[in-house]
Amino acid sequence: MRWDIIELLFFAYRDFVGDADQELEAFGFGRAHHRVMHFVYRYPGLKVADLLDVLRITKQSLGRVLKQLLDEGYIVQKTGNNDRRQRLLFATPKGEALVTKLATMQTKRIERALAEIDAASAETVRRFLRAMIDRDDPDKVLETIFKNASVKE
Amino acid sequence: MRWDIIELLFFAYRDFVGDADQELEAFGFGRAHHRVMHFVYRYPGLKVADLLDVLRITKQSLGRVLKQLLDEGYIVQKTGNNDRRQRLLFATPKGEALVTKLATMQTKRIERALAEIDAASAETVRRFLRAMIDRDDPDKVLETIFKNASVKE
DNA sequence: TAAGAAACGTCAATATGGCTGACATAAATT
DNA sequence: AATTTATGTCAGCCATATTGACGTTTCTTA
Repeated sequence: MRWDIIELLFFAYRDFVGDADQELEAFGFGRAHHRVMHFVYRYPGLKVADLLDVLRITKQSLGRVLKQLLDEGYIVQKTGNNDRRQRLLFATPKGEALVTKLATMQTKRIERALAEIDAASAETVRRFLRAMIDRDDPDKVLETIFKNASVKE
Repeated sequence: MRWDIIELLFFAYRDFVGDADQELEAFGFGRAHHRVMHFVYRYPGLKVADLLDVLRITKQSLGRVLKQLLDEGYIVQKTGNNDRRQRLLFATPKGEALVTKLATMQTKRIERALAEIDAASAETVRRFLRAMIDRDDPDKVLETIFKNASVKE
């Protein structure tokens, strides 16, 4: 049993997501809003259906959070060019500011951790994390991540 | 920005905890039950207060979940020897079986991922994950983990 | 062109797992 | 004897998730 890694993952992820919590509270948002904002900012023009695949939640759950972010001007929708049924999602400058603020905190933690291992080891960590992810039935975001990764390697 | 690691952590953790979900459902339990069972099994004689520190939830939230696990015979309480106010927690054979079943699935994923990097790199991953964890104000479980880690290194 | 499927939105009801505040008890400490 | 600590519990609230049903618009297909 890899009790060591099981528990290290638990604590590492707990503190990693904990970084954002305080800041989110100031905006009146929760972790659900963060996840949505993050992927919309990072993958502009994401469809609602893509977001559902990534977050693995139901349309109804996403609906509430997404509506808030739209109403408060963190995200905008644009009708798809090819398919006018689609609502493509984009972060506004306001939304972008929130995402980068949160990512800056998380990046600091990551850089601090990477500083404790040598430069070559950073790629080892990336390879390990990639190998932890299910590759069968990848969503659109994961496809992009795996594609880019193989280019760099 | 370390967008790469931020997202890899998200997906890796999503799939990592996802392993247990199906199995838990068969027992009528959720992730909260898993977390409690895991730490009680791994650190026998854990106090309720220690568990609250580790899980970072309130007494009331823990109470509900713990009561179920006690009622259904997955955990037993024993009065502390030195301090009779304490209720020390222990996993029963039934609880032990559940924890090891779930840990076996997660260990398979971890071993599969570690197989993609060389043996020396496993220690790199462990060092990275440890460095991602807050070290100020560590709880009893984290103290144990960090202490054991420094012995091995 | 008519029928069906797909993408999205929304209503209602429900469950889980968090939270705060208040209060109670037993046991240890001062 | 008074206070503090460890734990339990009641009541109520909130965020985020669920299922099932239904509606609209738009694209695809027979």
